[in-house]
Amino acid sequence: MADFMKEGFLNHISLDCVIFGFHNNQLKVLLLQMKYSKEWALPGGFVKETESMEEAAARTLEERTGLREIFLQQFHVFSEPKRSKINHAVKDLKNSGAGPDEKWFNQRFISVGFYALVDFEKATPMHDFFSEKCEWKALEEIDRLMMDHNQILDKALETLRLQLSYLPIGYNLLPEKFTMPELQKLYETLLGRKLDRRNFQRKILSWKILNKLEEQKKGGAYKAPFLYEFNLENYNTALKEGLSDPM
Amino acid sequence: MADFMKEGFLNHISLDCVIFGFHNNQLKVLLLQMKYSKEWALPGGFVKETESMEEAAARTLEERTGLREIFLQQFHVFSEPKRSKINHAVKDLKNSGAGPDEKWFNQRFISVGFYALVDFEKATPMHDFFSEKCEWKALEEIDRLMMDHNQILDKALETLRLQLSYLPIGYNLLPEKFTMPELQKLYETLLGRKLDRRNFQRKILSWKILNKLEEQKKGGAYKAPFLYEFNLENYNTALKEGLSDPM
DNA sequence: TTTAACATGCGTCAGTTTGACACAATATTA
DNA sequence: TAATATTGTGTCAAACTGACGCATGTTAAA
Repeated sequence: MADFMKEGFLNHISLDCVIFGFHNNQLKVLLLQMKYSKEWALPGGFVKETESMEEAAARTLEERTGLREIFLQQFHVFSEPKRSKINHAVKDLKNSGAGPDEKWFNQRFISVGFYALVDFEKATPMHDFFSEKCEWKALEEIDRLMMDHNQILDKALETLRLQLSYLPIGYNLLPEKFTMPELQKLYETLLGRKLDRRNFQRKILSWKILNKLEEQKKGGAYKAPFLYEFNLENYNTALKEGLSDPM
Repeated sequence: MADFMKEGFLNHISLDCVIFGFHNNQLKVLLLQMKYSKEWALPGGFVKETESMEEAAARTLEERTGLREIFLQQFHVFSEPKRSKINHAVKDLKNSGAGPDEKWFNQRFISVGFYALVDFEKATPMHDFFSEKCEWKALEEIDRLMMDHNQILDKALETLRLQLSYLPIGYNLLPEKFTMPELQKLYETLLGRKLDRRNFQRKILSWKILNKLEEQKKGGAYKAPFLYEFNLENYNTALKEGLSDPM
């Protein structure tokens, strides 16, 4: 019998979702607090035999937020053997009494990272069986996460920033109607630096993914900014074909 | 006992490597021909419990080519449930007598795709236990591959093309010393379109990843082009930090 | 040996994009 | 009503891009 078929050779697959939301000009991430270890963790899950990873991730996202049809993308596989050694999630699983199968817990876990961009207002955080809380956390207030989830979060952000240059971003993150300053704040938050207001507007508009609406946003202070909505047709085209050609 | 812990819930992980080489102005891929089904397939493998996926991929690459320390990157997870249903690899495994464990073969396989760029001249193709041939195939002559390996190859190319715009490419693909036309042919092949000779040179040189050497390449026809080598220091910096800023 | 053919090295130029900034318009607050 | 803060729109020079010209070096044909 070949090595890789032995019982001890089993590698279990899980997935972790980095669910981004945007609120009060802050980028937030949906986190769970584990029942027993009290550690904070990214929402995760397992794949059913009849599902693709993408379907499993979408299911996980829906179970934690109630949201469907969201931009959700795999970005990296995390497979360091050590990542599941000091596995507090395993402790939580054990303590939960969900399954006392010692053998199963001793397996090694390889996790596929997904990230999603959702509308903060529309999401309804719901914790799962292993956790007792589900909350939005601003990036700055996130400290130590369970296992290698800090790394996973970092990699998600890094990927998102890269994609920012060739994919349209914002459709699921912002409300239906939004202002140019709001969109700019989103980009600034994601990139981690200030952008020139006028150059930003010129660039975004050149992508033709926005529809300009009537003047509104009268509630705010000072001059009322115009409202925009995404032009879904062009937006989706840009998602498929990218915003600019390489080289 | 939770669903995902049941025996039937096992998802097995494998990896597939898309190993690119460049020869005679053609992009080539290293393929294996299976012993029993005679189908052509990407080199693949399994992960040991003590390895990361990256280490397993590097091991697979070395076993098929003899090469180490090569640019090797994961690019996508392939997890459609159907992908392992009509699994000729499984037939091959069965027929090989490697392990008649029916249960194991009935598992579902999720595969992590890696791609590598290697020097055609330095690689020594070696087939594995399940295959009888290991050969370089030009992209054009690749027809039907095993399972979803056509998809995997397509996705690898797509990823490579995207990376072309923000990562330096060529170090492991070309010999130590090469000419500007050779580098351009590589880019043209990867992008699938012609580039202007003079503009290409201007762009590449602006990246500062090349060292210009003495005039040589006297063997060829017509005017002798200059030889270049990669400036490894700048090359590696560019690999980490990218060639241009997003937005 | 001469000449035509061909690929390379190096340069030009106009159109476009980018980054930095000015100024008027509009809404709130004092 | 004036001061203040924020948005809408425009300008301009520098940098970048795409398209192309011409001289040079090497081979192959005349």
